[in-house]
Amino acid sequence: MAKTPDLNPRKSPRQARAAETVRIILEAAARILEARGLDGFNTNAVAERAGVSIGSLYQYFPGKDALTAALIRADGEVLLREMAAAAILPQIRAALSGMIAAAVGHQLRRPVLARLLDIQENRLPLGEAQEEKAGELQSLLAQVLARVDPPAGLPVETAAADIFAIVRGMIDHAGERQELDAPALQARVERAVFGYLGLT
Amino acid sequence: MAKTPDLNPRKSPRQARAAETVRIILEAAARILEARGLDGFNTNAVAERAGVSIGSLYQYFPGKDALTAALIRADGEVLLREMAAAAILPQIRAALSGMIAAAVGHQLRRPVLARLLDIQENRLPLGEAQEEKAGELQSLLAQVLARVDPPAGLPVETAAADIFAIVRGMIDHAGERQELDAPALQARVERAVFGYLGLT
Amino acid sequence: MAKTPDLNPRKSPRQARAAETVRIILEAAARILEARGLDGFNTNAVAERAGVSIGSLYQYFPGKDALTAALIRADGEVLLREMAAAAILPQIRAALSGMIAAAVGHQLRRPVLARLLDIQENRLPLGEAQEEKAGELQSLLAQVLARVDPPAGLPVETAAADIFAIVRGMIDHAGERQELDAPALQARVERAVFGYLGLT
Amino acid sequence: MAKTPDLNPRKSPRQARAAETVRIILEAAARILEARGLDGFNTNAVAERAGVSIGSLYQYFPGKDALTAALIRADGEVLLREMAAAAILPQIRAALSGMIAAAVGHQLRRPVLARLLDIQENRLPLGEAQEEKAGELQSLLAQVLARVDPPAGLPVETAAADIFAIVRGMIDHAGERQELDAPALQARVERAVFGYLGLT
DNA sequence: AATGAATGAGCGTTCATTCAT
DNA sequence: GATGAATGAACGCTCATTCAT
Repeated sequence: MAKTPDLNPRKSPRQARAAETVRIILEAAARILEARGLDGFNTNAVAERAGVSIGSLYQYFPGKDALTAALIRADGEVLLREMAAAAILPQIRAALSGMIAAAVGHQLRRPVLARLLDIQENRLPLGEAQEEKAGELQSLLAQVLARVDPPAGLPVETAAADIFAIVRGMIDHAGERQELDAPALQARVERAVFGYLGLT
Repeated sequence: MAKTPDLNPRKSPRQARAAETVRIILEAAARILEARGLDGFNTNAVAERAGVSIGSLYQYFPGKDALTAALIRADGEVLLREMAAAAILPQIRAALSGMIAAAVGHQLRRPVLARLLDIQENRLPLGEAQEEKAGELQSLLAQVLARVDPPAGLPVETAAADIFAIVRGMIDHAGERQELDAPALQARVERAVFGYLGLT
Repeated sequence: MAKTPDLNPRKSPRQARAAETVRIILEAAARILEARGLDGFNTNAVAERAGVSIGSLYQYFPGKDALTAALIRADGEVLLREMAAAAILPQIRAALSGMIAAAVGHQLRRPVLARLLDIQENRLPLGEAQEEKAGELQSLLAQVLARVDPPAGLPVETAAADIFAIVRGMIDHAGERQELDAPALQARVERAVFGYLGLT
Repeated sequence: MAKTPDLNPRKSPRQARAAETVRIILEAAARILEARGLDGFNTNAVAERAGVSIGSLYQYFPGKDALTAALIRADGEVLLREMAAAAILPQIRAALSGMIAAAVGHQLRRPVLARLLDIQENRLPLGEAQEEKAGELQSLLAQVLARVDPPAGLPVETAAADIFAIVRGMIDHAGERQELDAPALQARVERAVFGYLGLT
């Protein structure tokens, strides 16, 4: 039985200086992940890159995985906000397009990072808060799908899960190939999603 | 700059016994990956699981990554063979369905392993042989797509790449959720692929 | 050669509030030692337990060992006072019994703490003040022993040292076994001491 | 809840060279403990002193505490053997004297080490094997005590425990004071034990 | 060829201590 | 004085890899 690591931040910074340190550490962690991959992602490298002592890193994060978890959480929040903004559009196609655009834009902003965080998301026990966030995303999409006519002929949850899988698959693949043309990618993802849903 | 590791098997075993040893080591590596994930995947564990000394392992493989590379290559060959068999079917839909079935079946046989190897495939410089194999796969699919009427309106290479991404995304996601119902998954993947291609 | 640490309190607090803070810190240190043992005894934990910043702790104590030393000194003073009170009893047996009772009572009050401080006492260079206190204890006992008739046939200093060793050995052992019955322990220690002295 | 460390040796050396390495490591551990105390006792120091890489140390011992545990076990076996040899003497006083001599001799051979191991023995969860060994020691002594006439008026187990405590207390105290005169110490310990038992 | 003992660079983490605010 | 953010030396430990037997 692998002991589950503590993934929650260690203490909330009370002073402004401390909050700034936390931000610097997280940004350094992201950059290390992007530049050196999972293999080169270690706490000493992050601290050095952040221009901070290793001790400071451990003041705010109880371990290496907590760093990754914090990145994932922050990333998820951004995406969730952008998706939610799109989901409220009245027209169904516009809502779906907007959500896809959010996902595509999010991915193309930092493709390597996004892909690595996706991988880690499966490995880490991120706890209720993150599950809830994932649930909200699914639920946002499910609400939009419920309005589709004709209905997909599948449970909306299943459809939502599949669409996520499709979008993530295409997006990650684009990231791997260093594809940077957002509009073209967007068009093809829409084609796949609308095709899946039978929306001609 | 990290020096690129040697990923080729150390020697082609001439004797039957040696070939058998290689097979045993690879199977042990696969099982360790499945059971303990990337974190628990280390050469000592593989050797022990294979019932072979660590020294022997290094006689056949020049390093840890070479083990992973060998797994990826073997895996790819199986998939390529199965895809090729489906690709020659005369009917386009049957050919596509067959290829999807090959991919789905391949994934569901060892879902965890397949997913981990996918991840590693991006990290390792697998060399020409593997690139060629990937190329063959793409080309197999492209040939089938070229026969689609009406044509997709996209370069067949792009379409082929997208379809791979869609299938892999859905399949990996299913693996993550431990979905085991192959026919249901198959149906949904077909829906996505045919939808993407505009085949109603 | 390890540099000898400063074990003296940093400043004699002039204000009442400061003296109170010192007391709180020491009590926190004692509780941490009892609850978490030597391994869990660290300055940050003590400060937190005391409800004081780590910086404040270092205002009153120059280092970790100084904390331990202060505990040892305070403990020793209490014991010395109680022993001295017993030593002046006119009857020899009553005096010895009283001193044993003081030691037993002292130990059973906080058995874990007492044992850990004993161990630390050997490790730390506590300086003249503490040596003098130990000397006073020995001398108290020696004075009583000098009145024993028939004499033990041993130098009173040796006898005093042995009796301390016997009492501490039995008492620590009782602490280890979580023996809490003071009267029974007292009786057995008396038996050992009187037996050693040939007092039937 | 502190996780209980693994205290058992990691693998039994199959080759003669390995067995020798284990012995060298243990002797180095003992010397480091003696020379630098608990504070200076760390795995890197032990490995260096043993002239062995840190990796080799961890091939045979799963952690720092396992080293200490091995020392305690080996030490205990020696003592048990010597005590058992004395316990079979027909005359009671001779048996007791012999057992005391074994304890005194054992302690004076490596006084500092013996004392530190005593301390650690209380801290480590040494498992059944060691408990059994301690039980055998107690039982050896209890058997001898059962033959004492007049009986001590105490349960033999209690008497045995007390005698252990007395002997250990006196012996450790002698060690702390660097007392090296075995016969004199022996005589005083006998005086205490026989006095406790009422054997004039 | 096979074994497994040995190596050591490298990483995660702790905690006593300092010092700017 | 008091605070708590920051520091970094020091450890515990792993695991890919080598090499004597």
